[in-house]
Amino acid sequence: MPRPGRNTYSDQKPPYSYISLTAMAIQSAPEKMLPLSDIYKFIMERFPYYRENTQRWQNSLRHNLSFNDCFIKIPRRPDQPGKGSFWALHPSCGDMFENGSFLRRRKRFKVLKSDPLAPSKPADAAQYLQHQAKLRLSALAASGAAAHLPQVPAAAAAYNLGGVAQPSGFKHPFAIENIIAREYKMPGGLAFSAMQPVPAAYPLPNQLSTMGSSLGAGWSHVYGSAGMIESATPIPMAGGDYSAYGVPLKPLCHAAGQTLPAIPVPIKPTPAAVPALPALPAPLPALLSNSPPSLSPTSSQTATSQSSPATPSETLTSPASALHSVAVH
DNA sequence: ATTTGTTTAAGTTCAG
DNA sequence: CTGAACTTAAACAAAT
Repeated sequence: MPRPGRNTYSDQKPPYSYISLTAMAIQSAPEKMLPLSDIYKFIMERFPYYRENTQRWQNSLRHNLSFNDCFIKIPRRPDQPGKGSFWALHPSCGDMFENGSFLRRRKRFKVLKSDPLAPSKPADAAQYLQHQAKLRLSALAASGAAAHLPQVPAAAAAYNLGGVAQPSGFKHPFAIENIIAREYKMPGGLAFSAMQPVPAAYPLPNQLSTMGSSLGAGWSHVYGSAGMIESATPIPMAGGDYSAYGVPLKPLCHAAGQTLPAIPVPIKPTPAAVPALPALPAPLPALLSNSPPSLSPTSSQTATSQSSPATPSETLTSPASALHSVAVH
């Protein structure tokens, strides 16, 4: 057990597409965005399968990031070291896996680029996300676990999505919590099994629930503190297995990853109640309805602590700029 | 030189 | 069966 050796753990391919894997990674981050290398890390830490053939799947993953509109690229600030941009989920990509399968979406999410004024510029997206992150942090602080909050640029959400603004408490359907939770609840007896063509050898998350709490023996394709056990497991990858990356393995997603609820909670109150383009009027009410368990109080915001000198210039305007997005067919 | 990002193209798998 | 979603490969530009 201590030494996984090689290929000790199931090397079966996890029942997730690259899109869902990437979405999970992104959602696990406090800021809801990650650089490419951290997406890699997230996946490798949790899915042993992806600790091999890295060249292959990472190329595929990169292709997916570029190719799919559900991923948006957010530029780094000049004062931020590091390579590449951050990747985030398009705010209105909705639940792309409503059908229950994380292998295949019903439809591909596509953004209709209509007018050249389209606010789909990365900068706007960045502001949008930062704004959201700020809200979440603020909410957290207000809830008591106050510490020091990074001064997120006060830029208001410029990423106007025609009413698709999400309350800070909102969790994307891709949040690993949600993914797990969904499998957990599943209406009626219709459980996870109903959707998985996966070989029986695949212990699935919902089975894990019945197993009590002991991971390790359960989810064979997942490795490490995937998030459902909040035991202080700093991810047992001490060995320099991943040194190929030369990345110091700073607990970046660590913070969000291990703070997931021990018991998955239903996130979405009502399924089918979250269309991609709801056009809800004022989504600000229930902020802490289900306060995200992420952002563990103990772990400071180590992640991208870029706190740039608040640029006071912003206006909540950005009116007619409606970003059309739709599931293309 | 390596990493990151974009794009094309062909092959595979699944849902309708 | 067909089309769409997905995977994989590969060439290449850009950034670090």
